[in-house]
Amino acid sequence: MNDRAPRVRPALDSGRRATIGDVAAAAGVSKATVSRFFNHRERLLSPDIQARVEAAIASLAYSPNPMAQALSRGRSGLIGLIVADITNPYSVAVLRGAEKACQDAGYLVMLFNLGNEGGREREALDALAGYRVDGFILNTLGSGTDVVDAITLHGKPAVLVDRRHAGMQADFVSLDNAGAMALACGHLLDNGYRRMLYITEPERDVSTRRERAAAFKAFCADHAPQASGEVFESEEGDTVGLDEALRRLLEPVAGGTRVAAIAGNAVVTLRVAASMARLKRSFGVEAGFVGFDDPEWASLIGPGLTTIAQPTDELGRSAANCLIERLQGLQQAPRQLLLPGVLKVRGSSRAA
Amino acid sequence: MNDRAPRVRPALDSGRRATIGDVAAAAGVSKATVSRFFNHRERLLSPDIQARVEAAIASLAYSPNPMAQALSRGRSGLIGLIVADITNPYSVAVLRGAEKACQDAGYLVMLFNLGNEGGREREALDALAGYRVDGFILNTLGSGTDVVDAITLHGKPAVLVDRRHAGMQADFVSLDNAGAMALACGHLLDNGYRRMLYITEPERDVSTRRERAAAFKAFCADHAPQASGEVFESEEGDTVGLDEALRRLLEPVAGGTRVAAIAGNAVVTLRVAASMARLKRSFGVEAGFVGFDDPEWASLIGPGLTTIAQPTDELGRSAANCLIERLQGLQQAPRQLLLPGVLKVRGSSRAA
DNA sequence: TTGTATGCGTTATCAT
DNA sequence: ATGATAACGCATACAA
Repeated sequence: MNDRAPRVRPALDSGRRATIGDVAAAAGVSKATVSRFFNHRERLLSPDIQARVEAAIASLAYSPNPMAQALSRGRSGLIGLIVADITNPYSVAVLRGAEKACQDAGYLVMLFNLGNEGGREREALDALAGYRVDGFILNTLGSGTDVVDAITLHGKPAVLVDRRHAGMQADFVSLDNAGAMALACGHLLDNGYRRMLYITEPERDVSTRRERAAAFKAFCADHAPQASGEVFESEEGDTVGLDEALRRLLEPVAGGTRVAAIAGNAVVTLRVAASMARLKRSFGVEAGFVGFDDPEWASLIGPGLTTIAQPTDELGRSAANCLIERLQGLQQAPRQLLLPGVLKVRGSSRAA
Repeated sequence: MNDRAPRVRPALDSGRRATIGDVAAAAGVSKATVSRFFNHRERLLSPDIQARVEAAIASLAYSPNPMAQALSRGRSGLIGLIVADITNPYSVAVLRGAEKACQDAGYLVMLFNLGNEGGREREALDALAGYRVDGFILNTLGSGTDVVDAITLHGKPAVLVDRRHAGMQADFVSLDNAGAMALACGHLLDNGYRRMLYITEPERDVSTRRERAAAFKAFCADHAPQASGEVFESEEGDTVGLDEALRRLLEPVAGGTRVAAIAGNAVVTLRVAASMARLKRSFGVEAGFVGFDDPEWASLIGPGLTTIAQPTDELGRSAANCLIERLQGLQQAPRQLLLPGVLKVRGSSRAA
C-alpha cells in the first residue's frame, strides 16, 4: 500500500523535457491514453480525447523518449553499422545510401568505425548490441569467426556488404566482382592490350579481393594464349616492390605486345598512379589502365583513368532494405544481391 | 586463444540477455550490490562478495544495458554528431578524429548526416536530442537561427566545427582561416605570382568561406600594388562561368605578370583542375595554384598541386575534447580554438 | 473507449 | 557493507 505522499513533479522548467505523464496531466487523461495516441491512434480513442491529447502534446512540445520506448518494447529502432574504415570513400558512399534508407524507414543508424583495426570487430558488435540495435549492417574486415560468433550470440539479423564471412548465415550485398572483372579485362583485350597485370591489396581474408583475383585469373585462362596475366600484391608502403612490378610490365617485348595494369580498388589506383609518376611513364601511351572504383579525381589524372564504377549508393540502400525486411519478419534463406559495375571509358585504356 | 566467451547462459531463455537481476540471483546478492560492483567498486563491497559477483558476471557474460542506464541516470553516454555532408572528405576526417576521442572517453557517437540539405538541421537536432545525447558536435550548414534555437531549447552543450553560427554561445574549433590564407598568398607572392584569383563556393552563410574570402581581400589590399586579386564564386555545375574566369586569368598581360589561382576547398580544387583540363592549360607552367585541403590525389594531378593541409584529425579530437570538458562540468565562456594550416609545396606553385 | 497496474534494466535513496 | 524499493519514461495486459 501507498502510505506516502505522491511525488510531486517539479514544474516543467526549461531544463526538463516533457514526459508522457506531463502530457497526461495537462490533457486530464491517463498515461496509457497518451501512449495510445501515438501507437494505436486510429483504432481506439474518441475524437474529443484525441483533440485534448493533441493539444497537450503541442503545448508541451512533447516527443516520446526513444530510450524508454526501447526498454519497454525490447527493440530500439536503431541499426548498427560497422565499417572497416570510414576513411575509405567506398565505405562512405555505401554508408550514405544505407543511412538514407534507414532514416526513410524510421530507423536511426549507429555508426562504429573500426579504423582498420580488425581486433576491434568484437568490441564494436558488443557495444552496438549493448544499445539493443535491432540489426547490423557489416562492412568489416572479416578475418576470424569472431564476428560470426558474436552475431549468432546476440541473435540479431545482419547483412554483409562487400565482405563475406565464411559460414555466416546472413544476407550479402556486393558488386558482381566476377562480372566486373570480366568487363574490365574484356575492354582491355578489345582495345588490343594482351598482357595484363592485376594489382591488388594483399588478399588477407577479404572476400572481394579474393574474388576479383580469381576472376582475373579465370579470364586470362579462358582467353589464353591471346591474353596473359599476372597478379601483384601491393603492400602499403612498399613503393619499391610496386615500382619494380610496373617496370617489368613496361619492359619492351618482342612483337610489341601492348600491356595494361588493373587496380583492385581506389587505394591501389592511387598507389599505381604515384608509381607511374615516379617512373615517369604514363598510362594511355606506354600502358593501358583500368581501376576498380570511380573516384571523382579519376578523370583528372593523366589522360583520365578508365574505371569500373560501383553503384555504391544502391549497394547501401539495398543492404539497408534487406535488413529492414528481416526486421519486419521476413523468413527466408540468406540472399545474395550482386549488382553490376559500370565501365567508365577514359584515356588510360584507349585503343592503339 | 581458444578461450572464447561462453555461448550458453544457463537458466536463461535462449534469446534473452542476462540482466542485473540474473547476476544478482546467480551471486546470491541483491541487484544493488551488483550495481555497486560497476559503479562504486572500490569504495564499498567486501572482497568475498566482490569475488562472487565477478564470477556471476563472467559466467553470464553480463554487461549493463546502456539504455536502462541512460533512463536511470538521465544521461546517455551518447554524443550527437551532425555533419553537413558525409561525402566531403574533410568532414569525414574530422569525424574520424572526433569519434576516436569520444570512444576513448567512453562515449559513443551518434551520427546524423544532413546530405547537404540545410532544412534537415532541425530534424537532426531533434532526433538526436530524442535519444538524450549528452552533447552535440556540429559541422552543419549554419544558415538560420534554427539551430541556435534548438540547441538552447534542448539545453545541451555543443561545439561547432568549421562553421560558426552567429549569436550562438558555444565552443568553436576551426582552421585559422586568416592565417592559412596569408600563408597561401604569401607563398605565391614569394614565388613571383602577383595577380591572384580566389575561387570559392558561393558564400551562402558558411563562415569559413566568408572568412577565407575576407582574408584574401585583406592580403591583396595589404600588399597592393605588388599583389592584386579577384574573387570568383563557382556554382556547382557552372562550368562555363568557371572556364571563362580562368581564361580571363590566363590572358597574357603587358609586363608578363605571373598569375595564380587559389581554390577555397577540395571540391573547388577538383572543379578548377577539370576546368584547366578543358582549357588545355596546366598549372605550374601557365599559372600558379594553391588549394585549401590536401586530398591524397593532390600530388598526382599535373605537376602536383600545392595545398594548405588542415590538421583534420586534431580538429576532430579537439572538438570532442572541448565538448567532453563541458560535459564534465567546465563552466567557462565559449572558447575559440584556431589551428594552423600546413603548406604543402608541390609543382603547381613553383617559382619562375 | 479509457484507466490501472505491472514490467523493461538500472541507479539511487533509503534503511538495516 | 548490504538489501529493499522507489524512480526513470514508456508500453501493454487486464479491468472497468
